[in-house]
Amino acid sequence: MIRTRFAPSPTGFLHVGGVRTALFAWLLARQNDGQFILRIEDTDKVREVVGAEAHIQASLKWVGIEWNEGTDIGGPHAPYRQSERLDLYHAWAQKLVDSGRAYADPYTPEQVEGFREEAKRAKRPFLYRDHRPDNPPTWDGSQPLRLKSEPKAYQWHDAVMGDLSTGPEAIDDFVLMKSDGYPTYNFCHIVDDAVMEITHVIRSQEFISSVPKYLNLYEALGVAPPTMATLPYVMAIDGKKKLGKRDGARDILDYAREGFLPEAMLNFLATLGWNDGTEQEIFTKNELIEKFSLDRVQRSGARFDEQRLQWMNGYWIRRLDLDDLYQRATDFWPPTVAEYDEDYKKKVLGLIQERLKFLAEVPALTEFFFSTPAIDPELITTHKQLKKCSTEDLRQWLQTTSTSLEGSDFSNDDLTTRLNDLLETTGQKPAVLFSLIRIAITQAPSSPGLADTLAVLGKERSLERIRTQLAAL
RNA sequence: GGCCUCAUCGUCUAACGGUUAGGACACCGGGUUUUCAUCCCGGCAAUCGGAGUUCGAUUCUCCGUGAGGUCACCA
Repeated sequence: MIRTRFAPSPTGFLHVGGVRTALFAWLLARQNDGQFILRIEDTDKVREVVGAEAHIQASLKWVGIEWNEGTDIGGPHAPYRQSERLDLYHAWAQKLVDSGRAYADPYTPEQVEGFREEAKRAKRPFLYRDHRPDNPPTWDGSQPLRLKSEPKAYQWHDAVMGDLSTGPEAIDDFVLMKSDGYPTYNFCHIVDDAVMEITHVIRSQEFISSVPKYLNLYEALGVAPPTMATLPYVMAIDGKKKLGKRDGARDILDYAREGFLPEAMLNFLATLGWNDGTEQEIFTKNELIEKFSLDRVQRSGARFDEQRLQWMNGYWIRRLDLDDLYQRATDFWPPTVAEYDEDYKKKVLGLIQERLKFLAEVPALTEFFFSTPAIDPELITTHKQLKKCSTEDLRQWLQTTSTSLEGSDFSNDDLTTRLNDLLETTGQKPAVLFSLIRIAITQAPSSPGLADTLAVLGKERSLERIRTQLAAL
């Protein structure tokens, strides 16, 4: 039975890097009919942000990651919030004290800081165990509790990175329990992973140099370590560093708000650092569950490329049927749509579906369907064909168009026929005549096809806009 | 500074030790009776450097170089 977990600290929002870590852990569990646990690591009360836990849950749910056990739904190992499990950590800590594998730290923070600076000056790595006290005081919970480490070389297998190894210098007496009574991450995640029977620990690269310390602790605890899987970083958009909130990493829910589809985000995140060995780029959720494997996860960092995300999102939008797209676009309409019915809005949406990269583009792309656009003379004066035409000609062509369209029933077929006939009547190329009509109708640099646009807009408004354009020439 | 990890087109990536080093995004060009987009066709573009092993290295080994991470009473 495979059990994986995602264990964020509630210190803010989740960005794509965090969600991808959760995704890979979730995929592994799902494909093996295992369980995925959401545990909240709230042991740093200073950095904790109110509402972050709910925000994290909403983020995971948005991309479609569901958990089998967690703070909101409970489970066999509840509670899943570490601040509610302090007794457990204390008991395990006491066991280490009793077995002589942990001791109270007698130094003040300032003294430890002094050691650290000393090491830095000497250009040596800081090792607390170089200052390990001979006769530490009895631990009463008010001092930090440290592991009495047993430095040695380690080699272990990482499901992504392969065989890894370090020397004894990577092992130190790290803090297990803080003086405020809370455990450190380094300690309590080990306890929880053991108690919660986690089989695969999947996390990002910054922890790789801590793994030897964890292995040392597992030994002291007499617990078999889980399978380790280290994911490469998601790199910042325009940098070589890992993606972080400082360099512009955005809340994953920002993408939801801009109208990115969860299917696209899931697809994008999964293929950022993983592929199935074929040339397939598009994966559904079920395909990912079926095909994902840790040994095909990339070892080097992958840059977060928003252009690729946009392309993928456009692809997924185009795949939606119109009713589905309509549902999803509900919150993205411009305010002027209130007076229009569902049927009309769906027609409009159908015309722009293939040009949408994300749903927040809907207002800009559909504005002229819902309100009368103001005349923009520059559309003609800067048009590469139209600017060469005389005003007299432009008026005449529009007048002819108007006359013809007055006889139309504004069905798509009839409009298409009439537009083609107008090319002959006026003796103009489509690039000239259609551009002119299109500008009169939309006052926009680009728009859906002309006949389609006219048909949706309807006779009355179309003719009105041609008259307005005529008057402005 | 010690330790650890990584290294293929601009970006995401593929390639039992044998391929004209493939695909996708982006970009450029062409086509689909206007524009934008879609779709189709085409183009540009990469194995960090040096040794070694081998008949043959993107692939294995070593040494460089570069990048990143870590060395918290943060996770």
